[in-house]
This record gives sequence, C-alpha cells and structure tokens, in this order.
Amino acid sequence: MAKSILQSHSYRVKSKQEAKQLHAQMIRTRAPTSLVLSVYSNLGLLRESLLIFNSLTSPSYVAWKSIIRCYTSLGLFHQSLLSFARMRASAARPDRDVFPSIVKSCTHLMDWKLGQSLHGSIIRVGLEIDVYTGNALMNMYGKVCMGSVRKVFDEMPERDLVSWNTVIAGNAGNGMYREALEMVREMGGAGLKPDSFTLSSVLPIFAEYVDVSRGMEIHGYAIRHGFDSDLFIGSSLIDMYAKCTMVEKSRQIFDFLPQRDAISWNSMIAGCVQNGLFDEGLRLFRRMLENSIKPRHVTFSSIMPACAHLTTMHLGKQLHGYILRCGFDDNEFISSSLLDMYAKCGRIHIARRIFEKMESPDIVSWTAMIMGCALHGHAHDALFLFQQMKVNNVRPNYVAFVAVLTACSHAGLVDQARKLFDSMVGDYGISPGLEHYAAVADLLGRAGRLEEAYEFISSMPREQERTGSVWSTLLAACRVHKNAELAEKVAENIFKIDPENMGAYVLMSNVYSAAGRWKDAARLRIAMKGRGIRKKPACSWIEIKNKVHAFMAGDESHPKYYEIKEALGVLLERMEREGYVPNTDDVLHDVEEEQKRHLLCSHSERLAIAFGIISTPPGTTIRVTKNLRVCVDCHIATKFISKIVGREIIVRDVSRFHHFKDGKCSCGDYW
DNA sequence: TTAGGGTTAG
Repeated sequence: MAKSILQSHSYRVKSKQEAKQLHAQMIRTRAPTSLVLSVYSNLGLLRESLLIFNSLTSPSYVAWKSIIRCYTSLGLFHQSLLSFARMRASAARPDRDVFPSIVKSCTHLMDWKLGQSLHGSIIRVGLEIDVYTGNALMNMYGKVCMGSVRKVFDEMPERDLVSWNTVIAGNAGNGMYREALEMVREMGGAGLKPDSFTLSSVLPIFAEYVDVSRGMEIHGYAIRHGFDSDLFIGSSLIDMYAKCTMVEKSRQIFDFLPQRDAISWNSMIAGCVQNGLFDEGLRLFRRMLENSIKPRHVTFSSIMPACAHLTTMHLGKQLHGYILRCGFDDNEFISSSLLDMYAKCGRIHIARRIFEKMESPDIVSWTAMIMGCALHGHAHDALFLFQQMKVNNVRPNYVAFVAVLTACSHAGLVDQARKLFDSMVGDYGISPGLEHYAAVADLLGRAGRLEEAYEFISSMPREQERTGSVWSTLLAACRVHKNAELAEKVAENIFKIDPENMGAYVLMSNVYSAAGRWKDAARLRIAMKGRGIRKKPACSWIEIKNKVHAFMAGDESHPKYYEIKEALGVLLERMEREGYVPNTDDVLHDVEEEQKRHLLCSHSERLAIAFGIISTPPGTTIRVTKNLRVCVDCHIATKFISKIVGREIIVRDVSRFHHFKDGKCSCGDYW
C-alpha cells in the first residue's frame, strides 16, 4: 500500500522541502527505506541519501543503484566506482539501470581497462542490446577508439537520437569531419531530426573549415527550431563566426543571448583576441569578472595572447598571479601562453623557467620557446631546442619551422637555414609557405647572395604567395649591397603585384639616393605623394609606474618635452666625445646635414629612452617598444647611451628584441 | 546515456 503511494509521489518530487515532507510521511507509513533513498538521490541530495544509505545493514539493489547514480550525477566518479565494487562484493547483481552511470564514471576517469572489462560484463549479462547502456559505451569508446564506437553502433538492435548524437560527436571529436557530416545526413534518413546536441557537434566543424556559408545554414536551422537561444549553441555560433573572421556577428549573438555562462564569455573573449581585437578582449575579460563569472582555465589561455601582443607585462603578471591562485599553473595551454607572453614582454629567462617546469611540452610549447629565443637573438639556443624537440619525439610542424628559420634569420645563419628548409620539405613533407621563403630569402639577400635570393623567390610554386613583402626583403638587401639594377627588377615585381606598396617606394627611393640617382629618387617621392601614400608613422612607448608614455617621431607634446630635449642634448655631447658619428643614411629627406642630425635626435625611440633615463633611478633597466624596426643610427646611438649612463636598455622593435649593454647590442649588429 | 570555449606564426 505505502509503496504504491510513494511510487506515485516520487517522480513528482522536485524540491528538497517536498522530499523531506515525503520522508516524514514514509516513516509514518513504514515505507521501504530504499524508496526514500531513491527520492533523495534523484534530486542529487548526497548528504540525505548517505544518511539513509549508511543506516542500512544490507543495502538492496535499489539502494546501491540510487547511491551510485547519485555519485555519478554529482561528478564523484571515484566514489561511484567504489560503490559499484562494494555492491558486487555484496552479491547484488548489477542490472540495466546501473551500467550507464558506471560506464560514464569510467569515461570521465579515463579508466579504459575497467571500461573494457565492464563491456565484457555487459555482454555476459546480455545488456549490450540496451540503448542506454550501448550509448554510454559508445560515448566511452569515442574518447579512445572510434572503431569500437562503430562496432557498438552497428550492432545495436535499437538506436535513439542519443545514439546518433554520440557517434556524430565521436567522429567530430576525432577529426573525422566528413564521416560526422555524413552521419547527420543518414540520421535524417532514419527519421530522426538533428537537435541542439547534434548542432553543437557540427558547428565546430565549420569553424575549423572556415566555411561560413555552411555555418550560416546551421545557424538558420537553429533559429527555425528555436535552438539559437540555447547556451551551448550560442557559444558554438560565437566561435564559428569568430573563426570565420566575422567577430561583429559573434558579438551580436553574444549580446542577444538570454543567459551567458563562463563558456559563452570565453568564446567571445577568445574570438576578439584571435581576430586581433586585444583591447576589446581585455575589456570583456574585465566585464566578465565584474559580472561575477569565475574565469576557467581556458579563459586564461584565451586572454594571455592579448597581453603578449600588446606587450603589457604588468597585466600579464597580474593574470599569472591569478592563475597561480586558481592552481591552473600546471595546464599546458596556460603554460605555453604564459611563456610566450613573458618572452614577448622581454623576460626570456622567466619564459625559460616556465618552459623547463613543463612536464611534457607539446609542439606549441616548444615552438613558443623557440620563437622566444629567436625574438631575443638567441639563435643557438633556438637551434638546440629544435633538436631537443625532435629527440623528445615531438614532430616539428609548419609553425615550428617558421620559428627556427626566424631564429636563423635574426642571426645570419644562412647555411643552417637552407638546410632546415630542405629538411622541412624532404624529411617532413611540409610544403613551405610565405614565411619560410621570406626568412631564407632575407638571409640570402643580406649575405649578399642577391642573385641566389632572386632565384629562390622566383622558385616559389604558388604565385599568389610571392607577395610584396617577400620581395621587399630582397629590395632592402639590394639597397645595403648597393645593387640598383637588381633592385629595379625586384621593385618592378613588387609594383606588379602591389602597386600601393609604400615600403617598396621608400626603399627604392633610398636605393636611388645611395647610388646618387637623385632625379629618380625625386620621381618616386612625387609618385608617392600623388598616390597619397604615406610612411607609417614611427611610434615608441615606455611603461613608467604602470603608465604607458607614447612618443611619435618629432613629438613635442609630452609634458616633459623640454627636459627630454635637454637630456638628449647632454647625451649627444658626451656621445660625440666618445666617438659617435651620426649615420644619416636612413634620413630620406633632402635637407642640410645639421637638420638631419636634429631629425635623428627626435626619433621616437630616442625620445622614449631619454624619458626613461630621467624618470627612473640610476641603474634601472629601460624597456622601450617600437612599432617599426630600429633605425641604424638609433642602434648606434643606443649602444653609446647604454655605456654612458651605465644602464641596460632593452628595445623591442617590430620583429625582435635588442638588449643594449656596455656599448654592445645582443643582436651583434645583425638585424 | 549525448553537447559548446584554449596556447605557437618574418
């Protein structure tokens, strides 16, 4: 009697309060305790469930089942498996409604051995035909062996929507995109319609393919079926559009989501950062915190590249502190992004320390570290790391070769680079891209092997990749080696592809000036003006007491301008006494020598360095960042300055770091 | 019993 009352009640119980009331009623009617237990466990009330369970001297099958399912649903997978073992020892036989939970626990704990033996038990008791059990098994195999997923799926006598979704997710998760999409089609043939689970497996595929038109088809389907306000679909859509470079669309979806969790915030933040909207990414991150959404580990690896690209150390350091407090510092993704940030912000030693603490660095960690060395001109460290990486059975990929070739190109290791280039193609079958060609071509050119460089660039198989920037490196080399003839040939190639290439105009006009062909130089400058082409303005900045001070070339707007100018005057006098001779080669303007000297002194990096010197105590390291390459004269001058004021001056230009100390620079004057 | 977001790029 009591039992039937309870059974009719139990599925309607929705709150703890109701459950308690029912419990009281059950005690009065002397209902079986295992039923009370199932009411509590279905609500995920572990404390209440355990109180009852532990009072049982010999728990029934129903009692075991309840407690196991309660553990699994709360994510307490170890306890769930432990209870299962105890249940078996007590001779209670497992049945259909306990296996799915157990298999799920196994899956989360990645205990594949136990999972397989469970599969054996399931077959022995003939439960492999059960849909729920089969689905749980497929889900487990989806994380280890797709072959087994197919096998279970093919042998299932009955399949439901979850079965299809599980196979599709398995295929998608294992990079078998074609198969996944094929199954979505087949599923329609079996009379089942894709639901929100299906879509959230499919959307990341189109994100990966950068196929926005098919992504939009899915978006349309989601709208028609009311899935577009689904939290999961929302983040997949945000991600898909962002990966297809349509961040505005991502933002629209984000702004209109009825609710947002940490993952939707993260998708949006990552979307901004991946598309170069670093400030916006950081703004959103702050807003996320203001909204009391706790960042997850993924959030940190998404936001860190923003600090790296903006070279804002103090922010990156704050985040590092946060990461340590959260205990996320052993996460590979976070470590890689952290070491990259430190390297890009000039702290190569900290980057190295983080790298060395990593248990098993993956290809990205190695590459970030190699790139960091390249950035700081530590070419031999980079080459050594590249070897070590291979010894550790990490196979170099496209990006790794970009990094190691960059290291060579920053140190003038031309033959090393050619060997690496050949090995990339011959040993690893990687087809070289623009970046690889650019690095080698740059090296050949600067080594004076101009014709070889010309042939090398001309050998690029894909014409569309022979861009202005690849040719420009050679053009710059032609200027240095004063080969006006080849330069003209190169420039012709550039203007054919990219008639607006401002850098090429400037370089070519420099080539003509250097060769004394003033008329030609003037002709080009007029052409530039006519086309409205202007040089990218130079800008340098320095962080003093967490405040960024920016200087443009010839900038007189800084409140301390007169002190800066005075300091530069004093420095110039001392530099000249030490033997400094201004190098006016880079000064394009047709002006008097005296004015050229003045122009050099007003270069943005020099203003920033002088401001750093007068704003910090003696001995403090000066760190300046510049948006273009350091000019030849400023490089010479900074070496003198470092010696005169006895300070280390670190300048990060657009491609690398220069560490100036005692009158020398870490780049060995090769940059 | 099924789902979404992450690190490296002259």
